[in-house]
Amino acid sequence: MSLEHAILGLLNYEPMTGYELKKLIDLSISHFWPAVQSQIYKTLSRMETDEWLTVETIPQESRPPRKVYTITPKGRTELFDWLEKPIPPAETRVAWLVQIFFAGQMEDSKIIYLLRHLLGIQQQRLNAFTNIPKENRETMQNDAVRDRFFWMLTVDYGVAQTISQIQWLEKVIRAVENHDYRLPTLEANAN
Amino acid sequence: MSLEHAILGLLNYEPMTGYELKKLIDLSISHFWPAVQSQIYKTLSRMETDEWLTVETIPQESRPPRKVYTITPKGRTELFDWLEKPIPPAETRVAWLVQIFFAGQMEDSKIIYLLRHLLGIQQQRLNAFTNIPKENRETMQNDAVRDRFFWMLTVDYGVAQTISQIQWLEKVIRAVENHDYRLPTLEANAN
DNA sequence: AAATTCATGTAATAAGTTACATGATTCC
DNA sequence: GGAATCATGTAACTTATTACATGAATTT
Repeated sequence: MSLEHAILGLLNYEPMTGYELKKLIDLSISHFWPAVQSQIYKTLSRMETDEWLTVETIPQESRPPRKVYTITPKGRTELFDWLEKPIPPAETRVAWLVQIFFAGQMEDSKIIYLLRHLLGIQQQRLNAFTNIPKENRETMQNDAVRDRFFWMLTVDYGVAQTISQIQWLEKVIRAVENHDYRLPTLEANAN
Repeated sequence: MSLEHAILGLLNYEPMTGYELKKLIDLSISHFWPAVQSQIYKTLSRMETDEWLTVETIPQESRPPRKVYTITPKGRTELFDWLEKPIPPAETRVAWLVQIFFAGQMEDSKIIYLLRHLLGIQQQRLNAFTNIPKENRETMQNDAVRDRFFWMLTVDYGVAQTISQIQWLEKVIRAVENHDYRLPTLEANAN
């Protein structure tokens, strides 16, 4: 699992509640590791049991108490052990590639409809990425240049992958529109 | 879910057993939708309950009976409904990007070690992709040009994404080696 | 002699999603 | 008046993984 390590990493900046973690994850890590609220709360209580975190419960009037989680030395050890250990990149599941795989049985017009839809989504994604640097500059106050560099790298990666996808989709749409069913060659990709 | 639809698609070529499906998936769809054996068997029995498939059990001497699954008209309807409907691309979970996100807290040498490791894996992947066309020409006997075009497109996509990742990793390794922590600009990606 | 192929399945566990539940306060 | 914010949690369900189990026949 990686959500626990994402949480450890964030709590290593400063102690936080589950609610605050959720907001922070949505702005940053969610781009490559999304997490829903219920999952965060469940994971936090497991991590507390494992003694990676301690909790301080701060009562409030007319609201549930804030449960502020702090990383323990044990948690910090776990975090750095994990950070330094190479991970085999997980297999990605791409459902729309399953559609493409069987597209031979579909009409051209329907395939193009699917591809254009995907292209639109990727273009939107690319657009959304351009707004991230601003958001983060506002929300993440830590001024360490090095930290920020690596945060922005993850955005840069998303941008690079998205651009590559857009170019691929444009190429394929052109091919299908021209009824050009020659097999793509591997060489053609190395531009 | 998409494994069911992958199975429907394959059984729409010809009836098969779970064992044969597993082998075929490993050679083709597993690149973007991996499936372990137990998951395939479980899914098949659910699909039979849903009447997307029928089974014919063929006894064998000294071996478990072959259970040959055939797609039903209901299953075929489900397949084509699904194939034509745009799917919101699933969020991908990339654990190593979580590592990069927190890499600001690591030594350069350890970061470079991680990045080189990833680069090696992607280069191997790229290499493995070049062998797929041969494999498939042997195992998939269906000679429809159109079918093959779309099968190969999914490989082409993998190649394109992998090349893009390799280039990104090379760029980042260079930057970290030179202690060049200037923020990447979005514009630089549009080569 | 050992590994692989054929061929099925079950059980336990993990990780994540969706939906539900509560309820005051503050912003538009 | 309605939506968003703050703040916690539980329950049911889905999907997938890991590990176990059996056992003959064939290939290396």
